[in-house]
Amino acid sequence: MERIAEGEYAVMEVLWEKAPLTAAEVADRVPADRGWTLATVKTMLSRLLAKGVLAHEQDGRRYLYRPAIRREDYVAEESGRMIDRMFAGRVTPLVAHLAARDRLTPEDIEEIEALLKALKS
Amino acid sequence: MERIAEGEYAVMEVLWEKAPLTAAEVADRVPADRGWTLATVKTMLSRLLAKGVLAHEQDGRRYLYRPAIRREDYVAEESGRMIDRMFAGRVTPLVAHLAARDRLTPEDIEEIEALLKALKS
DNA sequence: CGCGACCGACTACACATGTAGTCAATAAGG
DNA sequence: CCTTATTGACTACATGTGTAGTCGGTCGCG
Repeated sequence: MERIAEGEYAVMEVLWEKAPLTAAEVADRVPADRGWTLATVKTMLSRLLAKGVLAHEQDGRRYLYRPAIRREDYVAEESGRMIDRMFAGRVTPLVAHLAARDRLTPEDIEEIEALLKALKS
Repeated sequence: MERIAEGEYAVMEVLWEKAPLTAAEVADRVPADRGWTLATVKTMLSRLLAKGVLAHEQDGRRYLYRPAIRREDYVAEESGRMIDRMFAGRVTPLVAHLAARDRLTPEDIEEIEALLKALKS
């Protein structure tokens, strides 16, 4: 699967949230703090089309864009890549790391324990 | 902290493993499948120096390079960034995702449960 | 039917990154 | 001492990315 750059990812998020959308609609929904003009969003859309991670259908004179890959699949690939790189492909060190870094609240711990218990049954 | 590109990261790994090292020594230790020449490694080293994530000390006519940031800190930042982006900053969905994607073996589950139990006490 | 708003295509440009070559200086070895 | 191997500095260049402008065509409104 093609890599999706950080900025492009913001556009994908919009379309994973709701699709199909026109370019203008996507621009409206991109987080305001990006400060992008419509032109910038259009560039992103073309590039994502070229990468094959977006699809488009003609709607009169415009395009309607929609994701061509599932968010779930992309996230799987990307998070897997990070785990391979930084945690040698092992998940436990990642969890240990998160715990040590206080990214795990007591509630998280409860939730994860429940999740794991469910997994075992 | 400055971002470290994918290729540059490979150089950092070498120096986190052992430091200080000369450029030639780093080149020797970079995973062979990168297929990098010494020149390429030197470019990486300069860029990492410029980014401030490496430090160097003079050793005669050469430099000895060593990390200026801790691997732990970098990994914390990078993994945090990913969790923020893809899992809205929540850890539980990440673990759920890993579970659903079969990245969790039964042994992982055992280990993580033990880890969490230890955390609670 | 004519004009203005809007659309995608194309162009632009700076900076990052992967990948490597050149070169002047110098240390080391004979 | 003189040659040679080595070193960091600098240069090079293609591709990716962030950010945006221009332009020819066309749809809708009056």
